[in-house]
Amino acid sequence: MRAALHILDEHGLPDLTMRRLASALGVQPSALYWHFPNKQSMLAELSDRIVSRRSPDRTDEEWTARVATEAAALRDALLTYRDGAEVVSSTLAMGLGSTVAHDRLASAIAGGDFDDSTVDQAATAMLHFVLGHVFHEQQRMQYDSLGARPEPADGIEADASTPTTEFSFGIDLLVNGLLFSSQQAIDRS
Amino acid sequence: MRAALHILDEHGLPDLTMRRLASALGVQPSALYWHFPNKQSMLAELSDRIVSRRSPDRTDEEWTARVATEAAALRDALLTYRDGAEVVSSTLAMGLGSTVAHDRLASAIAGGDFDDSTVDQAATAMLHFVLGHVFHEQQRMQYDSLGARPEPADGIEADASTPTTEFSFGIDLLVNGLLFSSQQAIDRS
DNA sequence: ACCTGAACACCGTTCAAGT
DNA sequence: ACCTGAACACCGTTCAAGT
Repeated sequence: MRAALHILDEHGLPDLTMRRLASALGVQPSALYWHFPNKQSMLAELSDRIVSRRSPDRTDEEWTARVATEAAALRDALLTYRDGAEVVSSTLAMGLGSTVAHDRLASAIAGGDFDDSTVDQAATAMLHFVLGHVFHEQQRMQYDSLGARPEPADGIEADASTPTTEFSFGIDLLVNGLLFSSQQAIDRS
Repeated sequence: MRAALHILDEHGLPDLTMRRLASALGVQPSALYWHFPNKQSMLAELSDRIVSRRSPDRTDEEWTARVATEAAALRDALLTYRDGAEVVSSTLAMGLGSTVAHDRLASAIAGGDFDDSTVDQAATAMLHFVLGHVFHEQQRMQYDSLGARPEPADGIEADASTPTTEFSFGIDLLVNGLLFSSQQAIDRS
């Protein structure tokens, strides 16, 4: 796992092959298949390690702030390793890997007193957004790092929106969506 | 493109190799490289075809309904071909492919009279959700089709939430988030 | 303009056999 | 329990050469 994370971070997911991992460990490729049934399950274990980095669990009084904190911690964890979002995203899509990312978001959202189905579906929607956002963000990072990056033209700072503010915008949108629903429920009562 | 779409739908993305596509066309693999610089650009063209299926553009009076319609049309387009969401998602992440999906969502959202930056970021967030959702949905489809699907136990219909209702829930959340913002703006004035 | 033939430098995975 | 050696059945891509 340590060797795999090193290859991932240093050379990216396309270079993280079973053969390359084996040679980094000074071992034949076939040796890995005593420890893992296949490459997917090796990536699933890697995915769990990336996602499990504990967040600084400040128990905020406001559930909305806790959701924002949890989402930001997840983003940070994904950003820790190159192609982290892609590894986690494809692992979860395959139905592999732990559900800890979803569960942490769900537990924060549950602070808003919604029914179980709402909590679950909101957490899923938020997880999709986070993975999609960071995947996109990391792709741009290595595109920029090797391509011609279009410098912000002229004297004007062209763009006030950074990846971080864009991320917060999306999370706020989802949280506000939940607030809107509960407020409407109150209005009707 | 026709042959590629056929392989994609019949055998899935992992089987859509340049060599296999070539042999389906009765041609050597190297022949494809006269038409495309590499596999990525071939997939990008495929992605554009999948996404460009025109939606029944009913010009709904309510912008919220138009957003829902546009999002559902995008989901339908992605569901038309096996692994459609994965093809489009990876293409867009690479910075390839057209921006038509984003643009259609943005144009629907713009009906709510938000500033350009809000429209753009909301469309991006929504696109991430749609791609993440359908990717997940399609992965479950082929997992179910070849694995042991856990039948809804007992006499009770265990689950009221279908992929379609889950999808609508997420879109509604994002739309309500936008409504919440504009309503707060009114409250302050 | 469009394609072939042959090669290069790789993959993931299996499995008998070794220690 | 853990690994080697050798093989199987593939990949994407390049490039001189053909028509």
